[in-house]
Amino acid sequence: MSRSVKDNRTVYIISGPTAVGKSLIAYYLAKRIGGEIVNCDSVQLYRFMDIGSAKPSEKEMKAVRHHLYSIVDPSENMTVAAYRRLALEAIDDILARGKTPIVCGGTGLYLNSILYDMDFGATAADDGDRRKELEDLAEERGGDYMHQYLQAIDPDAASRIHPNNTRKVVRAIEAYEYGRGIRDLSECPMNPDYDFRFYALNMERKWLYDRINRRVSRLVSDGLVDEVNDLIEKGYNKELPSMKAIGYKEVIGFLDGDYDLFDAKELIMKNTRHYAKRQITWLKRYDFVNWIDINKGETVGEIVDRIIESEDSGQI
RNA sequence: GGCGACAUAGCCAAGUGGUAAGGCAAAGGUCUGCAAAACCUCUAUCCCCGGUUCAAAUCCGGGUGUCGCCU
Repeated sequence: MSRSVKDNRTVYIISGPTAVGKSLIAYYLAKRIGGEIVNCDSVQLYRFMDIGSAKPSEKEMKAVRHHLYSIVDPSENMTVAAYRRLALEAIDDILARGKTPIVCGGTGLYLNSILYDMDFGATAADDGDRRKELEDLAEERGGDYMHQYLQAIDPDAASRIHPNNTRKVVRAIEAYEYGRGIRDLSECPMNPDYDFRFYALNMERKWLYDRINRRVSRLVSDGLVDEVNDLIEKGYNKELPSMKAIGYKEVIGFLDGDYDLFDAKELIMKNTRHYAKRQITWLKRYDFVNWIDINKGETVGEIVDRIIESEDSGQI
């Protein structure tokens, strides 16, 4: 079944390391092409976590429709499968209304779930009891033991997972017991439902790190500590995945008296830099991504121009 | 000016005769249900010159530098 020429299925993806300016560029792109933004950031998904995750401003949210921001409670355990469902729903909704979806964010795994036709139905969902059991077993017998066990039941998965990576070993065992073990992404086809225009923003490393450092200082002066305090008072504890986000875990450490605010800031900066590096590494694996190297002094308008003008080469 | 201590990677630091631990940072990487997570790889010839020795970062002499104390 071929789609008609008129049937527009274009989906923009604006990704890149944290603090390059994804949100702003996606916003201006949306204004230019009549688009709506779909969040692809694992932390901006959470409610009450606005400052630390650097969500777009109220004003921007009002001027352009933003989807999947502040939609989950911090006590919830998000998963890729759930994200995929929500994201695809939002994208289809936008397309149905004749608008252009602009996926914006830097959570690589979530990006994968949109880009590829991943079938999460075939592997075990997050089964709390069994997972706890396996985690306890790992605690007791050690990571190597678990890896050997995985080696015995699913040697293919075992060969791809480092023995020290207990978290992943446990997940692989879980998935195997459910039926179909963890697959390699290379076995997964691209999502055929959309015409992706995939852009990764980047800039000189030194400059990016500078921006990160400045951003962290700003988040703190904008009230990050109060935000974290409120979360704690609401009853969200530091064991929750949401509270392990960068900016939050470090402030919690400060509130617990583990170190002073200056050290907390330094820690946040360092962890954010590490994160940005991992994001860049992740994006490098896509050979179909269009890298947009931002030059110093370039305006947002000029960057958006470059994205729009790359129409021809932009398609995957 | 005198006395003493120290001098090992970008930073912290072990090693006191047999040919450079470790940590942090930086850099690179992995990735199908916690992903702002979890995990992996990786960086030196030991301040300079001379001596002793089969062998010196390690011992001796000189130089330079840093720190501390004293006058």
